[in-house]
Amino acid sequence: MKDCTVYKTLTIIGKKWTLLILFELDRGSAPYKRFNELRAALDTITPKVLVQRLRELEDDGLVVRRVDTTHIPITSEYALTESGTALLRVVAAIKEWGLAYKFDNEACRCTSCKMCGI
Amino acid sequence: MKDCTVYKTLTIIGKKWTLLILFELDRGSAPYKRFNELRAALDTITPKVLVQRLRELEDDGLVVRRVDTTHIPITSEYALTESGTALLRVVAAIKEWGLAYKFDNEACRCTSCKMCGI
DNA sequence: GCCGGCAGTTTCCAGATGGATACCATGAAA
DNA sequence: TTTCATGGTATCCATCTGGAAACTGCCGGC
Repeated sequence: MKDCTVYKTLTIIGKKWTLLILFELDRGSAPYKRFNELRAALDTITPKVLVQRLRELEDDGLVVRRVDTTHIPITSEYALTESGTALLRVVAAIKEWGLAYKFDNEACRCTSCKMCGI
Repeated sequence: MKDCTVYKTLTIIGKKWTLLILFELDRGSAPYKRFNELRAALDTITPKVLVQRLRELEDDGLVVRRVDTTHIPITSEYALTESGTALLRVVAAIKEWGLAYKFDNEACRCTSCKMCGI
């Protein structure tokens, strides 16, 4: 079962904060976001969990990290890959199911919801 | 965040055994499956977890339970609702993403994989 | 020489989760 | 009367997760 595509995918997106991080990276026009930028946007996330998720997403090819050493202080920047962008489109299908069959939550129909606004 | 459609949906399908139970209910032609039938098919699941998941799925409207009191011993039977069937179609989108971008696992392309064979 | 910002790291802790195992009530069959 | 099958319960326990809070190294500015 641990070799299963669906199982592995759910293991990725099912973890707390993962989708919120992906949405945050998708937001706005600038593709790259800095570590503390994400940290501030996600408000109550702890740096431990943020760095944990970012490393996992990097390992899974959903996010790329680049380090800017030309300016001081050195900054880390993160962006979605094509794979990560594609996953957000899949999440839209999940949302559609939820709205159609279960949670008729108006707050989630608009784009202001951090999690559903895709 | 706990009111979020995507979050709630992932909370449902992200739990261990949930999707396997849904797939098992979808398998074959008979819509209703008995408790011990599911238990045997899922092999290593414990009755505690199986009943836990079934109650959750019932509460979420993905599964219906009917009790047959006309025969002895009394049997409980479970079946997918329309909502549950629709969710399995969403899982297919997750699988497609996994196969396209990440896990090119041949075992998951065929229908023999319990988790991916939908 | 101290302070502050960046990007983390480290340690410890509490709660949730699932697994193992044993147990239970019912009623028919042997 | 014991045994069996069904559909669960009840208890205990190890593990896994994420949160809290403090700390680190680097360097530039004041």
